[in-house]
Parts: sequence; C-alpha cells; structure tokens
Amino acid sequence: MTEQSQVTAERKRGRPTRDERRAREAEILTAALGVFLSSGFGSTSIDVLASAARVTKRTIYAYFGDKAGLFTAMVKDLASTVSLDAATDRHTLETLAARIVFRLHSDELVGLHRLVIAESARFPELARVLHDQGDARHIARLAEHILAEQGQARVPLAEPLFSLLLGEAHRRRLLGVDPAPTARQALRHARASLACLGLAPRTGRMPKNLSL
Amino acid sequence: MTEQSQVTAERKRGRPTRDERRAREAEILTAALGVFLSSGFGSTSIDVLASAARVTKRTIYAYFGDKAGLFTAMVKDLASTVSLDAATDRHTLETLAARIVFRLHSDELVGLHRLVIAESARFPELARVLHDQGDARHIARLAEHILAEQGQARVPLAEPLFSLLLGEAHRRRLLGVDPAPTARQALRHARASLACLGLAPRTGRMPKNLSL
DNA sequence: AGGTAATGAGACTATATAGTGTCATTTTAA
DNA sequence: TTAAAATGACACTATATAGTCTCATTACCT
Repeated sequence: MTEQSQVTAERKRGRPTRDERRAREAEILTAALGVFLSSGFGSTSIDVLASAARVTKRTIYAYFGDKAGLFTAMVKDLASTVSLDAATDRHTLETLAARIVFRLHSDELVGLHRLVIAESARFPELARVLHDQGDARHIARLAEHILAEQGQARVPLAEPLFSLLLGEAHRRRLLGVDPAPTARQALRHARASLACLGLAPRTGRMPKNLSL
Repeated sequence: MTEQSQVTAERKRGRPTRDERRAREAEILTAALGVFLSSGFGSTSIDVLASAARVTKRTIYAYFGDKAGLFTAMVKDLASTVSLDAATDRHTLETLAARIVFRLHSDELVGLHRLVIAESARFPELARVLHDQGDARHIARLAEHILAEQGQARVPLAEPLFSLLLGEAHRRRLLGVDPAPTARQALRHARASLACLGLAPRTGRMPKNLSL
C-alpha cells in the first residue's frame, strides 16, 4: 500500500528484449532500495521485493542469487553514489561543507546508514564499503579544500570538521527523531561548524548556535 | 553455543518463592540484553530468549506480554543506566569528557545504539528515550562543567564538544569496523577534542591527532 | 526456421517462529 | 489446610517466508 503506487500494470511474459533486460536490473535495485529503506532487511520478504520491482522471485534469484545478494548489490550501488560529486573545484570549503551536511542528512542516506548499521554484524563488508566510500572520502575532500584555502597546518582539522558537520543533528536523524534539514539550515550549520574550528572565511570566530 | 554458557542447571518447577520471583524479571532482562545485542531484534526468537534466561516462554509472555514488550523493557532498563554517574562534582571537565568517550564507545552502549537505530521505525518511543536519557543528558552535564570552569560564554560549545568526543571513531564503532578504545585512548581523544575547541585546561591549542 | 535462454505465473516444499493450551508441580495467601 | 496463582515442560496451531519446480510464453541466436 505504501510502495509501488504508480505502476500497477503487469509485465508481459516471456524473455525480455535486450533493452528490457538491461534496464531490469536497475529497476530491481531501485525498487529494493525503497522497500529495504522503509522496512529493513530482516522484515522485508522476497515476495514484497518482487512485486515492488514488478518481477517474479525467479528473476530476482536469477540475478542476485539470494536475498543477501540483492541487499549487498543494492547497498553497494547506492554507496557508490554517496560521494561522487562532479567538480571539486567549483566549491569553496564553505559550499562543500554545506553540501555534505545537506546530502548526509537526507532521508535516503540516513536510511542507508541505518540499514548498514543494523546489519553490520551480518554484512561487515558493507559497513566497510560504506565507510570507505562515504565518510573517508568526505574527510579527504574537506582536507583538500582546507589545504588549498588555509594551508597545511589546518589540514588535521578535516576530521573534526566532518564530525561537527554531522554533529548531534545526525545522531537524531539516525534515531529518527528529527526531519531532514532544509538546504538553508544545512548551510547555516556548515557555517557554524567552520566558525567553531576557526576555519570560517572572514566572519567572527564564536558560533552563535550549532543546532539546525 | 555462544550465550548461556555458565548456567546449565534447570530450574525447579512450580511457583517460585517471593525472592525468586523478584530476581527473575531482572534475570530475564539481563539475558535478553545479551541475546538482542548479539542478534538484533528481528533475528532473535523467543525460544532462544527463554532458554538464555532459563525460563519458559510462558513466563516471558506473562511478564512482558510479547516480544516487543520484552524488547522495550530491556532497552528502557539499560537506557536508564547510560548517564547515571554518581558524583558530578568529583570530575573535572577533562575527566568527565574522558569518561563519556570511554563509556559511549563501549561494546554495550554501541550495541544498544545500534539496536535502537535499527528498530527506530518500529519503536520510535525507544529512540526518543535513548536520546533524552543519553546524549541530551551528557550534553547538559558538559555544559554544567564548562560553565563552572570556563564561564557562561563558552557554554554553547557543549554540543559541539560532545560531537567531537564521539567523532568519526563512534561512527566506525556503529558500523562495527573498529574495536572499543582503551581508557588511555579515550582520555587522549577527550584531550584532543577539548583542545580543538579551545577548552583545554592549559596545554597548547592545536590538536596533534584526533583519532583514537 | 528452429533450438535455446529468459521470463511470468503460481504452485509447492521445508522450515522457522510467535503465541497458546494442557497438565503436573510448587509456593503463596487466606 | 486448602484454594489459587505461578511456573516448567512440551505439544500444538497458525502463519510467514526463503527458495525451488513446472509450464507456457516470448525473444535471442545461428
């Protein structure tokens, strides 16, 4: 009732054309993302996944082997998009920080994080992938910008800056007690975090309020 | 094979004495904690919980109603102990910070957090309880100490300080990619975090390394 | 064309698990 | 002393779900 609302049409039978086949895997991953995000791994049945993707169980098993295989493929697919930001050079440290805040507090990425944390015992590899392609890359990019704008001496502040950018707000997001921030709130929080560490472009050093 | 290793003796039948009855609820909660922490909510069966607590399912249902009731009781019980530190006044800001780092990075509390994050959609009330009795109280206590040692102007740094105390290390803990820090590592991290915000007692202002 | 591969539809199996019922046993409470 | 309450042991029900099998259908490939 919550998921597959738009498309109710049934797929035609028989072997799919090349184009259909190519598109189908991505469709399944997209559908799986939605279902897993809203119900978690353990509480999601293959039947629900199949009907959300408008595909039969057979196809899912043919593509991904089993439920764990689908989950793994889905997480890796989404994780690969976490940090891929086109032009690093277009950003100042401030705008980069604001984008990180906005994106990492989004429903999608908070949900992904929640999923991987929940299943970290069963899928330790996914936890590693998410950390390496997520946090580690963000910190590295922050370090690049700090180096360019503030010099070598401040580079060690990249990691604490990242921690402040997430901050208590992100913990509340993981617990589901707060809604996602707006772009405006994200920018304000990024500025406060930079000020907190003396990394602000020109404004005063003491932050007024670090909450979103 | 992993859980109930020490006590294999079966309990005698019949109605328990008053003392046995009083102790039994706590025993069940303790056993449930261990099992839930290692297997999560969804993947833990009542049968396993019952045998870990050396109690039959009937007793569990009599005490807690159902599986969700047991889970809720267990989380609330543990959450109530998160922040209960005896004497606030015995601590300096530094030792308080170090204790927070050490305790919140422990296997027990990281596991609790993981559980509640995983089930935040099903048990939003527990997420609220954990946040209110955990993070919120820690931040308040940090604020008290900052006020006492550094004055009113620095009190707004309590929340960012808390974020730095957890830091990237705590995210790695949630993902299960790092072991718990030693007390020594916790103290070093606390000092670095304080220095980062200019809250250090007397040492230099620039932190050398914020990792554990 | 004709053979093969991939799919939908849906039945089917095997298993796990939440929760209940029954009965004997032991303590409590009056 | 005795009825009632609480418990262990364990069978039992109902349901859910992962994964497989069969068959008809459709597209791909030579």
